[in-house]
Amino acid sequence: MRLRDENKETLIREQAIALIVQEGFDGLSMQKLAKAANLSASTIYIYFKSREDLLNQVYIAVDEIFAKEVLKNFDPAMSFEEGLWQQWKNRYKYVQKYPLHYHFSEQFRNSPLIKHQDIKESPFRVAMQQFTKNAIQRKEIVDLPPEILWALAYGPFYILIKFHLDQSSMSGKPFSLSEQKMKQAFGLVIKALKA
Amino acid sequence: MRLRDENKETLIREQAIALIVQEGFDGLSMQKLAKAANLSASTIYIYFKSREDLLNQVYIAVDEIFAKEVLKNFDPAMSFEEGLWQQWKNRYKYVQKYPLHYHFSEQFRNSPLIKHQDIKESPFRVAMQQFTKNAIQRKEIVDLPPEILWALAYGPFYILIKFHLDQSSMSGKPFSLSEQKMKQAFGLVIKALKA
DNA sequence: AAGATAAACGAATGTTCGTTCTTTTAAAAA
DNA sequence: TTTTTAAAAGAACGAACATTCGTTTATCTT
Repeated sequence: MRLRDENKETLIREQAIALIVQEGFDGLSMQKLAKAANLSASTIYIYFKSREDLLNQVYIAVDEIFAKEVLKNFDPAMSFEEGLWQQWKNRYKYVQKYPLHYHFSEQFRNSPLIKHQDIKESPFRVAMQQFTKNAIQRKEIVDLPPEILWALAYGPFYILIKFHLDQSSMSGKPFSLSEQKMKQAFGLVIKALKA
Repeated sequence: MRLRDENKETLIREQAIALIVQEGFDGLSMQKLAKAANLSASTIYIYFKSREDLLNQVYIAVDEIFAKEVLKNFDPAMSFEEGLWQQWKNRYKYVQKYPLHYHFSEQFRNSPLIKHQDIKESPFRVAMQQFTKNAIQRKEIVDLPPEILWALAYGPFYILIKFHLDQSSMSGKPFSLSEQKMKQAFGLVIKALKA
C-alpha cells in the first residue's frame, strides 16, 4: 500500500498560508490551493477533512513552531531583563524567519475563525508564568496583574514590529528593524517595569 | 424622481460590518447582506459599485467615526500626560460604543484588503504629530523616534483592550476594563516616557 | 512477481457566489 | 395630474465554490 506523505501535508499547509496572506481568507479556495500545491483538490481531503479543519490545523501547526522558536535560549529562571530581551529577540527572529506565518497568524487571530475557548496549559504558557512569577518574587519588577505586565512587556514590541512590517510592504524593501531601535524601546519598557 | 436614501447606505454598511464580525470576510456575500438589510441584492449595487468598493467604503466610514471620536476633548496643546490620558479614555469609549467597528477594523487592517499606500495627511494625524512635538519641545518626555514613542504610548493600551475583549467574548459577559486598571497601566507608560 | 491497499486523480455534484438585466415602483418636477 | 427619472426589485447569468465518487496508480507486504 501507499503511505501518507508527511511532506505533502506540510506543503498543503504552507501553500494555504501563502494564499491566505496574499488574498485573504476568501482568496483561499480548495481548487486554487490544489493548483498551487500541484495536487488534485480531492487529494487535500485525504489529509484534511474539510476546509475548516484545514484552517484549524494550519493555525495549530503555525502556533507550534512559534512556541518552539520563542523558547530558544530562554529559561524561566533568567533575570527579568535578560529573559524578556531574549523573548524580544526570539520574536523578532521568528517574524524574520516566518513572515508568512506571522501574517497568517495575525489574520487568523483577528478573525471569527479563532476559537479561544480552550486556552490549554501549553509548556510555553507554563514557562512564561513561571518567568514572571520569579521576577516579581525577586522584586526585579513591580507587582502587577499579569495582563498589565504582559501589556507593558510586549505591547510596544508588537506595535514596533507592525510599523516596520507595514513600512517594508509599502516600500517593497525587506523587513528590518535595527537592534538599536529595539534596544531603545526595550530600555523604556524596563524603565517602566523596574521595581 | 426618487432620491438616494442616505440612511440606506449606512444601513448596508452597518449590516456588512455585523456580518463580517460574525462570520469573517468569506461570510460576507451580497445575497446574505441583502437579506440582512431587507433589500434586493441588486439594490446594493446602486450604492456601491462592487463588493470590493463596499468593503473599502465601509472601512473609510469606520475610520472617519474613529477619528472624530478620538479627538473629542483633545487639544494638541495639552500637556503630554493629560493629552495621552484623554486619548486612552477616548479610545476606550470608542471600543465600548462601537465594538463591531473595532472588530471589523482589526480584521480589515490585518487582511490583505487594506491598501496602506496612501496615508493621507488627515486632521487626526496632524493633531497627533503636533501633540507629540509639543511634548518633546517642552521636555515633558524623552526625545524619541516617533514610532518608538507611539509604540510605548499605545502598545500596552491595545494589548489590554484585546485581552479584556477576548475575556468578555469567552465568558459572554459585556466588555469592561476598570478605570483603575487602565490608570495603573497608564502610570507605567508615563513612567517610561517621562524625561 | 502477485496481490492488497490506500493515495491520488479527474470528473461531476448541487450550491452559492458576484454581478447584470429587465421590469416595476415611488417620488420629485412639470 | 402627468411626466420624468432614478431607486428598488426579482429573475437570471456564468463562474467558482466545497465536497464526493468511481477509477487509476503507486508502493508496501507476501
